[in-house]
Amino acid sequence: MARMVGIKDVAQRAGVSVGTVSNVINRPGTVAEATRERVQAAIEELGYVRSESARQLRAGQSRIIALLVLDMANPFFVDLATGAERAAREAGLGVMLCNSAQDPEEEAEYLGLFAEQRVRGVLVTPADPEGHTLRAFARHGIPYVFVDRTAAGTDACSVSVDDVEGGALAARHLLGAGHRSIVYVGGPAHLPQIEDRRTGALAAVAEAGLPPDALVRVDTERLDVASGRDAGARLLGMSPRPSAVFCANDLLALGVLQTLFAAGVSVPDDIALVGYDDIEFAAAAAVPLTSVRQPAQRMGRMAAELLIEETDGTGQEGHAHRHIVLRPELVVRASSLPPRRHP
Amino acid sequence: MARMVGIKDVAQRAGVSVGTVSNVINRPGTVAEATRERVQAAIEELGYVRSESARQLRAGQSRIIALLVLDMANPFFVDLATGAERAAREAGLGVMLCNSAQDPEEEAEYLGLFAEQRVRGVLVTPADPEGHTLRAFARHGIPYVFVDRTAAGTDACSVSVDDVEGGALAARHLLGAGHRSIVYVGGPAHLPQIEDRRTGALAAVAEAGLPPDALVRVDTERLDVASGRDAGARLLGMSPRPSAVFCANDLLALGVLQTLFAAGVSVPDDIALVGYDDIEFAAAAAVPLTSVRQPAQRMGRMAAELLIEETDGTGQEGHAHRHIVLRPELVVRASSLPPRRHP
DNA sequence: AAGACCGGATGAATCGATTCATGCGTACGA
DNA sequence: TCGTACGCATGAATCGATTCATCCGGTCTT
Repeated sequence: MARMVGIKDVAQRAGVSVGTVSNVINRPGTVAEATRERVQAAIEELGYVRSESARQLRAGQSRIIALLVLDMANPFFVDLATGAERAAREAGLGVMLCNSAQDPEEEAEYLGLFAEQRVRGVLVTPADPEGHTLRAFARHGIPYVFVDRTAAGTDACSVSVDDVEGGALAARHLLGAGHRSIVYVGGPAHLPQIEDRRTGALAAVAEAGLPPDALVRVDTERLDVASGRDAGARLLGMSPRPSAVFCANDLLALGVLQTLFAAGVSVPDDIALVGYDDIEFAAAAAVPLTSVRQPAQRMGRMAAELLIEETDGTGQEGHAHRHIVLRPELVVRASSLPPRRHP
Repeated sequence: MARMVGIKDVAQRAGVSVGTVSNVINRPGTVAEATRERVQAAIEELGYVRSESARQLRAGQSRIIALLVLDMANPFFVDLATGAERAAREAGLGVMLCNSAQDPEEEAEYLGLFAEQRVRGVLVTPADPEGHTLRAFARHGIPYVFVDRTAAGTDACSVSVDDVEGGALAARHLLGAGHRSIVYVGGPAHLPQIEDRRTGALAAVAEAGLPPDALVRVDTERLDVASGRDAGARLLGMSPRPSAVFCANDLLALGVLQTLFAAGVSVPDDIALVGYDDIEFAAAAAVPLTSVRQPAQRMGRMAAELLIEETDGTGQEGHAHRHIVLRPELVVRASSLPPRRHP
């Protein structure tokens, strides 16, 4: 690999000083036309690309923001990332996308990496239930924003969706269709998202005048399709067999659906099924899935915008942390059509 | 944000020179026990994190490799990324994951970013059919490896899956089940993956003693579920209605499946359907999808390993470019069970 | 006793881009 | 004509970590 051409090479080639080359790049207005063109030509000819690390070293911070999500295999987070990336792009920032896979250790490792990189800021869906890693990270002075997780009381902004409300929407829908008992499939329980959705469902159950145990809990290890299949098998073993199932997540719901289908149990005729997130595959399932839609892309975008606002440095500490809570929306599809409509 | 603590602060605190601090971090063996502990203590107390940009500036290259994929919303590429990331992690390297969304302009933009970052190397699934952007990128001297795309004749390594073979597997399967004509759904046509799969299917058709026009082509704009739905609608309008459909991609197949289902067309009884990639959602579809499995994770891993081998710098240009071609594998599921088994 | 050697620590030079005080030349107003 | 202002270019200082030639004090060799 030939030695990288630097700003000095360009300067020499164009017969100017390095300062002038820098000006051509960063403040073209301050350079005389002729000089500017000469320098531009030199840049082209040499194929000069400025070194981001040098630039960064001087500036003290980088031009990228980090996004640390719980599960990249979940299209919900991919959507979220897309929104964040767009907003960042508009602000001239890059996004470093990372996957903690719900592992606090991975999370800590990535946060360390971000600190070394002196990233402009971090968007994070925390995996560590205790919040140790983030608290340790905070001392570096790098701002961060919680995504898909409220952070009231924390020294940070947050953008989340009202999971309690979402859980209530799903449960109300099922109860409204005549079901007297609902199974809630989700886990691990230490994730607030999972707990909140359950809380919402519980509230809906109470509203309907039913006892709390009308909401039966089936815990899962993870939030993926495989866990869903596993949960589906457990559902089949229950007696009496449930008539309504609410999954904390569409991946789980798809897994459940698959198991039920394989066992010849009809959805929605035998069991009504509701998921959460409304990922694209929910609609594409052959029994299209009723789901609670979260504005994932918007959430990503807003989180990035909050972070950018916090870090743009124009105002001196004129930043007050905000906690934005978006509203979920129920999308009804075939998987939960009321049993009484059975042909 | 308090001023970042640097190596100098640590040195002062520990009462040693900066060189010694650096040695503690990078070559602990060369530092006396007592000194080392003193320095470590200072590091802890001050919360020192070394600046990657300074390190990088000195080193001339960074410790991250970039991965530029065609579509992050496609689980296939997420799998691929997972494999690459693991391999990189083992080598102490980070991965910067980016999505060109099949847009040559985005691709060019990202490659520019990578050059500025002085990335260690790039794994790329090219979007630009002409290859201009990559050729322009090559002059920076940053090594790159093609993934999911063979690069024979190029000055780079590549890891790919034999798409011709994959196409043939799918088509042979359908022909073997008695179908005399197959619709191939895919696009855009300038993607070699798409063309190769078609070529393979064509070969299988020829093997079966059928004329080339036994393979009917339905072009799509993109490779996502929405395009699949669109293609499904077109399939329904064809007469005679096809009995076998081979999609260039599982996302397309899921879209097709959805449309057929909504129209009351049974899969596989009325139409047999085969996808490609064997993403997790293929198995999870309520009519589990027959698909051609690609070892996505392994491909990502091997590509990263090739890149690391090329860049580890131990051997002086002892590197010969290699082109690895993996074999696809047909996974038969319900969506293509032979029509004669119709109950 | 002189020299060789060694573990250990030092600190100046270096990487490449940015920035800013400074210099030079020209034009304009007083 | 002098002073000032302005446009434009300069180049040295700076960011923080790494590296390497060098030094120091002590031990071993001959």
